[in-house]
Amino acid sequence: MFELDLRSRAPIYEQLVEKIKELIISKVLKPDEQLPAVRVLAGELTINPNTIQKAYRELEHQGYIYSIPGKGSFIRPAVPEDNTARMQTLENELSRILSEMLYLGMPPRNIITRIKTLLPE
Amino acid sequence: MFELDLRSRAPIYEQLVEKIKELIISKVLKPDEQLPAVRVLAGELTINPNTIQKAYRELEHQGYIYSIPGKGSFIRPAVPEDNTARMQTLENELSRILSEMLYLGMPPRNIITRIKTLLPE
DNA sequence: TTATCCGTACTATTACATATAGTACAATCA
DNA sequence: TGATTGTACTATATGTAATAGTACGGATAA
Repeated sequence: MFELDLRSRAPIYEQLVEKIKELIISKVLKPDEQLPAVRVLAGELTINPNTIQKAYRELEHQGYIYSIPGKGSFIRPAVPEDNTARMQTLENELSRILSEMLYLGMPPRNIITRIKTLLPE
Repeated sequence: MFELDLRSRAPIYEQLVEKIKELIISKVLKPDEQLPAVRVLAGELTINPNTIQKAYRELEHQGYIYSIPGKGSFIRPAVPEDNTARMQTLENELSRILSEMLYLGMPPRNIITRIKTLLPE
């Protein structure tokens, strides 16, 4: 279900958080769908259950999943309540990326064109 | 000259790399301009010279500055030669950010409009 | 030449985050 | 009940970050 790069400098739990977020955002994982149990996923990926739990805890804290003891962990249907802070962070990252693309010599028109291919409609 | 967040989870040398890159990209630091000596900057920021050197080494490796023993460290005038790898990384980050903005409910037209305000012309 | 400043390269040490291993407990459900 | 779930906790090993200190060669001005 997930692929990890154990040689990466990025922590395993952080890679897991990003991977799962991508699957939620791209709607591969659907609302209220159950995630693998921490012990199961740990077995599949041959890593420690504590590492999985740390990733799930982080995802729950960020509002992407919810966990119920005795039942399991599930995709949170609704978007996290307060988006403003997260959206501001994204805009800052976006600004930084665009600045660097310009610095590296990519023409503004090409940037716009490239972005439109990444958006619907 | 620089501001650091010692309480941040991000390593000091990494914060330094990002700060200086921003100053280069935004052209606050101009080509061939001399950066503070490792010992001087370490003194100003009250951190260890080794940490500054690690940041400078990374910036040189990424092609943003060049260092000459006995003279100093300077802003590299030209853009790093091979941009393709860096550009690919930026496009991947961009794609991820756009996906998340969409997921959080920002309309595509608003995204385009917002981006155009961040680009020249 | 000498003194000084520059980047650079080491070693050693401390502190912290990551990841693992193991145990335990309460809630859920067949 | 028994099995599975999330959760919490301790302990340990490992790697990275950061510090402290020392040292060397190149560049430059006195």
